[in-house]
Amino acid sequence: MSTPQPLLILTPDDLLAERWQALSASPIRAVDLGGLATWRKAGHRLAVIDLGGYPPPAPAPWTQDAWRNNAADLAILATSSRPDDEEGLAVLNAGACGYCHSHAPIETLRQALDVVASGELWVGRALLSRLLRLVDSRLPRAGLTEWAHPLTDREREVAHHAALGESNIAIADALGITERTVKAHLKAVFEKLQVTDRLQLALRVHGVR
Amino acid sequence: MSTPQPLLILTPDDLLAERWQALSASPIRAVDLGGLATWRKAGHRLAVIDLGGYPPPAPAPWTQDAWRNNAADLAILATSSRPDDEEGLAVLNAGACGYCHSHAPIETLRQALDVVASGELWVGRALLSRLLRLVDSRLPRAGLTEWAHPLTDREREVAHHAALGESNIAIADALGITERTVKAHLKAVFEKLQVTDRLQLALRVHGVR
DNA sequence: ACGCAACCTGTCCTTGTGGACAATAGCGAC
DNA sequence: GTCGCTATTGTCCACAAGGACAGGTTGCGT
Repeated sequence: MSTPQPLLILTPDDLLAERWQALSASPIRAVDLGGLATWRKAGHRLAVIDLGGYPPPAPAPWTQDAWRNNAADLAILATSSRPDDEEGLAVLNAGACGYCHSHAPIETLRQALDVVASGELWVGRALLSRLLRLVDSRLPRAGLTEWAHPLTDREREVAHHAALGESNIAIADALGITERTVKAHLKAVFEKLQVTDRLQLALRVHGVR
Repeated sequence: MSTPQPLLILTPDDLLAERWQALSASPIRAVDLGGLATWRKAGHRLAVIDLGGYPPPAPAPWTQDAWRNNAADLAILATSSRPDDEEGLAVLNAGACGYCHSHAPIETLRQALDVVASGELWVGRALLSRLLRLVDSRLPRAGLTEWAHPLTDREREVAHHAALGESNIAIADALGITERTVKAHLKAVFEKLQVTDRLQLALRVHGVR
């Protein structure tokens, strides 16, 4: 079975394009990034893009305006004929929803497409395990829980709840204390973490920026 | 269609087990990690494990011998009723092939199972985007913008500013409009994204939970 | 015994936020 | 030309949040 959604196939490589026809019941072919805009305006959102088909001197596709302006609304599966971890990170950070080998088995591609079509991200085993290793070794837990260090146990609990968007009353009920007490703890948390409100706290806790 | 492969369902939660029956044509239920060894010895390799069903005082499942001795040969999809980035990293590093919400839609679970069954890894959008951020901290705002879909251009701008913790006045100044207008846009954003306030918006935008 | 830190609670007050009513103007589609 | 969407701005109001004063009780180390 192939994806029922219309699919934009973007590659200058005719052989690749032919192979990928099988991925969707209604595939459309384009050869340059300009096709992205019209695809989005037509109300579609699924696209598979071959990154490896362009000569090296050309700027990386994901840095071009045509990509940046449309990646937000599209579910893009980027592929490369010579996958590279750095490239993978770059395209994913640029808004792609998946990254895999251009000549991966058609079944694998289909699965990857299903995943990105459903709104999730698809990252190959190699890149993903490298990500895990990087996070596990280079920051063995530093960046993730660094915020909790200066806090007391209770403050940590309150901060965690607040960072998930719960109201003071909700937190109070959850912890079996008064709203006033929650406020007291939060005041201490804001002070210690040098933030002004619960939204900044949430950003800090969840490692944004 | 459900996975043709036999599936080991490992949870003390009866309701969960019943829900998960639909994931495989031949599911087998077990309630503790001891089931992993016999499952592997029987030549099977697919298992879904609920991490959240055990009381907190118990040692984490992935630290127990039954897990460590069998994870290498099995394709394990770990689930939690309260997913947590720390926990996710821990189980993936312990050899699990996937991590997602215990009560995720059955289609999502099925997809995750398909992916791990095929030898790949499955990591949810929230955790994965955070991994990407951690590894490549220099990304300014890229990526993961599925949330922007139903929004107009202006709403997107306002939402983006709000998700970074800016006040309505600050957003108004930044965009050269009135605070009232910012409110109007935000009202539409909240409506379209089905959130109640700017903190929930921030969590959505930054891929938390 | 004393200090101190963690934890808990109380009352005011100011401000930001979000919702409930509005209205006006532009611009593309039918 | 009308319909609908977008962008813009207005006022009024209820409420949560956070700061500014308070206070209180534990328990632990010196």
